[in-house]
Order: sequence, then C-alpha cells, then structure tokens
Amino acid sequence: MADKTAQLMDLESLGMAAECLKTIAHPHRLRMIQMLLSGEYTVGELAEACEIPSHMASEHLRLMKRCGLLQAERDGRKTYYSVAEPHLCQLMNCIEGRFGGD
Amino acid sequence: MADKTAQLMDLESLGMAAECLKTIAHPHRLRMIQMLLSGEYTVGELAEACEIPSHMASEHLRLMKRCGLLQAERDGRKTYYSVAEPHLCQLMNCIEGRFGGD
DNA sequence: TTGACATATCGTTATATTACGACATATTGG
DNA sequence: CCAATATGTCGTAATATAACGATATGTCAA
Repeated sequence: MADKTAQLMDLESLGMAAECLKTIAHPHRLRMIQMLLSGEYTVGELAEACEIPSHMASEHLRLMKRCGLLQAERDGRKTYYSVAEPHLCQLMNCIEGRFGGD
Repeated sequence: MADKTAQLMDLESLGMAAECLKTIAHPHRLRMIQMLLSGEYTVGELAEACEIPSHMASEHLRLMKRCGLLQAERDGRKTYYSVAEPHLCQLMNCIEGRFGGD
C-alpha cells in the first residue's frame, strides 16, 4: 500500500514545481548546484567556476535560496552556500544521466 | 571504475540541460508529461486535462517534441503523443517526491 | 577611521516566454 | 466538393527573465 503519488498532481503543486525547475534551468545555476552537492562554497568560488562576476553569482544564489534550494551562512566577509533541498541530488543525477555523457 | 560523471559537466552540456529543464518547467507541460508517462494521449485529451484550448496544447507539445522529450504519431485527424525520453520517468519521480505530497 | 575586500542590491536595457485570437492545414463523412 | 473536426501555425501584446554597470552594505586589518 502507500501508493506513491500515482494520480495526477494538482495544477497548483505543478505550478510550484515549475517555478522551482525554472530556477534551476540555467547553465550557471546548474554548475553551482553540481559543485554544492559536494560541499560548501563561497560566492566568489562559485562565480569563478562559472566565469561570471561575483555580483551576478550572488543574484543567482539569491534566487535559488529564495525557493528553498540553497541556504547561506555568513562567516566574516564571506558567505558560504550549501544545498538545502535534499531532492537536488537525485535531480542532478537525472540530469547527469541524460546530459553528462553526450 | 566507470565513475559516473563525478566531475563538473562542461557549460555547453549544462546549457542543453538548462534548455530542456526550461521546457519542462511549466505546470501544463508537467501535467502532460505526467499523463504521457502512463500511455499515449491525443492533443485534445491533454488539452482538456490541462483546461486549455487545444491549439495551445498543440504548441506546448510541439516545444517538448522539439527538444526530444516527446514523439508524435498521427492517426487520421488525431495525433497521439507519447514519451520519447526515458529519463523523463525518473525526473518526474523526483518532482513527485518533492512536490507530490505537500 | 581608512582602505580593501566580499557580497548584495538597484536601475535599465535587451531578450525570451506566454497566452490568445485569427487563420491555416489535414482528414473524414456525406 | 462541403462542412465539421482535430491539429498546427502566425502575429502580437503582456509579462518575465537575464545581463550588466553602478552603487550600497558589511567585514577585516592596520
């Protein structure tokens, strides 16, 4: 028993899921998530890995934090971001399975 | 051996993944995918389930077909859509796991 | 306190996406 | 052929998103 959400989800839940997916659906943000799944990083480190200015990384991170995907912890002048949503790991596995070995 | 894409994906692959995720990230399209994971449906059936006019469903389906997620087969005046990308099942499981039981 | 550093926010412009009506195409039955 | 049905395409207006420079905030070290 305990059939796992076999029926169609309601459109409201799908709307929230869509918003979350839309937030993830950006190459720099995907790279940040992929890095953060292996540990904490600062805004500057994530920015460098994405080859973008850190103030833009900051904005990407803010969006992902806003929808509960990431969390931030400040230490001095640096802010460490980490994964807050455990499903991100499984989701990233899907993406790597589909696009990782092309 | 065979370490499963442990390293960071290149930005180009992440760009393709992002495009694909962006296509999925829409409540009506998520509902269509959820339905199609259990079998074929016509444009009209999918439109009715999403409560949208069928010419709009047609457009959503076109976008998902264009990036390889769905395939179409015409039978008379009807067009049956079905899932072409097997990873969609796993991806939908992630989404249902996160947003299905809220 | 000052200056350098790290991060965050604001304002603007360029671009993309969405919804929707109107129209076009294709198929079937009479 | 004609009308009805099912799907597909086009033009456009409203809205959302992205990138970026400028600027602001917060922190540390001297």
